[in-house]
Amino acid sequence: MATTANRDERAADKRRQILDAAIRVFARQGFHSARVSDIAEEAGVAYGLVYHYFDSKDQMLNELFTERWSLLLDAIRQADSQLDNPRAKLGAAAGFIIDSYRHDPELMKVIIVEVTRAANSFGRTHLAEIRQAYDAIAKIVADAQRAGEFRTDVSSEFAAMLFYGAIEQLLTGWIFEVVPAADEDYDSAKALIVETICGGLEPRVAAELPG
Amino acid sequence: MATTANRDERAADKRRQILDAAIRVFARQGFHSARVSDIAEEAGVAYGLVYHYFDSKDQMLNELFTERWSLLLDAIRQADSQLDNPRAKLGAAAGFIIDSYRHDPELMKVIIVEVTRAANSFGRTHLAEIRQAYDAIAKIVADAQRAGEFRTDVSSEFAAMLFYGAIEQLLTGWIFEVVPAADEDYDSAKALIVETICGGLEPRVAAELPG
DNA sequence: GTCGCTAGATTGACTGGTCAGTCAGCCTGA
DNA sequence: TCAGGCTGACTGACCAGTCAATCTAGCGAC
Repeated sequence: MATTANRDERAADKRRQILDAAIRVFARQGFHSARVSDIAEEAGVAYGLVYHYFDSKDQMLNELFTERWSLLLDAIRQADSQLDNPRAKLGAAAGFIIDSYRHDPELMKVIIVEVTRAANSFGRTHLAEIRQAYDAIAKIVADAQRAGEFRTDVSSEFAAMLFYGAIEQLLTGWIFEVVPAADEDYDSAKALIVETICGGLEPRVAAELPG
Repeated sequence: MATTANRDERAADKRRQILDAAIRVFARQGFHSARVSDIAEEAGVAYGLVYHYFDSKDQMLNELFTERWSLLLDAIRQADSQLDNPRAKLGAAAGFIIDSYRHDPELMKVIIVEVTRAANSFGRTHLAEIRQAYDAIAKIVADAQRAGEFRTDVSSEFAAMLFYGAIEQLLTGWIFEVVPAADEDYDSAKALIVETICGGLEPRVAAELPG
């Protein structure tokens, strides 16, 4: 049963092991102050081996980001195609992001802090991918506008910005413990974020305010 | 009329000149890849003079941030105390931030990209100051909730996060040209951001949706 | 089964480039 | 005359990435 495939498999494991160590180190120290030697140590592996599996420190972060972000894009697009009203679609999108954080906070911290919010470094590199998420959200909004379910005086791109920005800020708040992050907070956040943003996007029914 | 004060004044000018050059260089290259020599060159000043006026490269960014952020905090608090309904208050806050960007895009780019969004570096250093902005917004929301003008099932801190996050994302979109930024966009953004977020925060008047 | 043989895995000392920050001394205006 | 503005060459620390050497697991030969 021992074959070359065996060797490949062990090699793939080592690669994963290094990548997982990188997640932990990047999450703990930030990409910039993470030394490659820290990653090697965290992975229990010699310094040079990191460069056997990866071309550079950057490549590791790029790979971590792209791997996860493509799941996110799939999730949004699937929500768009399989659900039938904008609230459910946006709720599924927000829910996926929030669940990603709940289940894998270190990876999501790295992705948000080091890529998505790092507009001058990796954010630039991955701008096209990040934009695809905005676009997918904007498409949901635009369709809802066409169906008369959302007001049309807010451009769909603008609405997508607000929606995505609100979610990202919320995760950032959790990551840096500015805002409480217990199990019940995640669930209520999912509901309230959709409620609030969609509430603002749906046609107003002229509720006169006091004053 | 020429006295020691004259000298002090010239010195203060030089200091400003260096700080202004730093804004331009940080905006153009980002803090990390901005070398102190770039700043000196941009300011038309010898390398060493930068260290005559500033302790470190970090100090320059800290000073730029704090100088502007305190204006922002004042503006939010003033809006809170001088206006009488939450829409106007939040509108003034959003308006101030948007106008800051309109009038001084380079400085605002630096503040947002290098501090506010840079959660692992300067964002950490200034977390307390940034938090004060969230808190000031949350206070506006909390007061409105107490007055029955905003729904109470969304916590005020949560709402503040959404509101601030939406604005910051919008500015980020402008900064990186993901979203159009012409004069009319600034004005409509002010109105729509308040309209959308407040719309979501005001009590719903049970508008039944189709489907 | 066991014995070399080889490709690929693994090691870690070393190098090269980059800059922030220092410092010894010059210049100038009061 | 001299305080303090101003100069720019220099240093020391840091670290990503290289590389030559070593190890090991699988493979065929016998």
